[in-house]
Amino acid sequence: MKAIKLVNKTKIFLNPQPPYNFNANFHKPSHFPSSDNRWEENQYWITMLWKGRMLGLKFENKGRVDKPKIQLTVYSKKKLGEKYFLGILPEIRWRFNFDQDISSFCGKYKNDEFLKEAIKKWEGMKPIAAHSLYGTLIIYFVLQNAAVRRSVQMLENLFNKFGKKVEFDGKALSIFWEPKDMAKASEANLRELKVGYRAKFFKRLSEQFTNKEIDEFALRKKNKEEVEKEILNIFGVGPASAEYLLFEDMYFLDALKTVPPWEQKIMSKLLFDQKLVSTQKIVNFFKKRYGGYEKLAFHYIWENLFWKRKKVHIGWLEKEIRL
DNA sequence: CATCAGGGCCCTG
DNA sequence: CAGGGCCCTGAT
Repeated sequence: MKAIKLVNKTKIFLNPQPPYNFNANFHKPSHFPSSDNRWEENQYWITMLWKGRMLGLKFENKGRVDKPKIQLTVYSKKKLGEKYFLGILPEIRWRFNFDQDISSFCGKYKNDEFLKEAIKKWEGMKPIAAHSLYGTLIIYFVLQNAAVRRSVQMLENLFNKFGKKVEFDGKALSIFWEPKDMAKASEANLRELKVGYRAKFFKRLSEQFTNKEIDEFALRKKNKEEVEKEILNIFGVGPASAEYLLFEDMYFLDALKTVPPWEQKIMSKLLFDQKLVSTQKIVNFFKKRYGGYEKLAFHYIWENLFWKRKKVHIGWLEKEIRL
């Protein structure tokens, strides 16, 4: 596939709400890699489809956790009008969670036995959506019932068939497709991409977005219970995907009701030094100790572990990660 | 070689 | 509310 060159640049400085941890927010080491984005220390690139135009975003860290400053460069094929450019900024602030204030969490738990190390290293880490709701749901679907390698393969197959490649700042990255492009495809076409039973999910999801049955922006204004109810109505979204979505993409810091099996094993070891503790006990631990921030606390412990894994070999952990 | 359980979800009874 | 079926893959 030939890459489309995005040569026009528009730059701006942005100031997220402190504390904001650039590297811990633009890179989540527990997530599987996707060819639509790339992280390097203090730099991040991602593609974005916005109002019919393909964009390349580059973020550069020019500040500190307590005084965050980010230089954003938006790459496009043609020069961007001022109105269009100003219009994407609120969306970018949302997708990278610039405005949520978690200072009280970091302050309150900086000496907590289970969190102090993570807060010391990653203060200002927050949930980050990074993608549109549509893109996020596609990613959650490939995550279901699959080990990492297969999830990666499914997503790349989808990018190759429905997406495009764009090139900017020396990087060639995939870019998501419009829902209508996928809605047109047949279920058999989708199945060729080795996505299995998910083919039906992709098709129905794309149709729902094309028909504007799902309104991401209206959803963001609703409370947790309303959001949960609505997303559970989406074909292909069940309790597991819904819970990830509530935290990672809708930023409800207390969205913790269940723990998937592999996370259960890892948390059992980390918190209780036992082989397997009931999910209920794990959930209760977080609720009691970090009420209101139970999922954020989980996130700090979780990502801290995966940051460590990048540097040192953790034998017991490797066994629990299905690559 | 076969069987099975996954980083679930839908549908049926 | 329990349980079968579903795509694929790697483990046994």
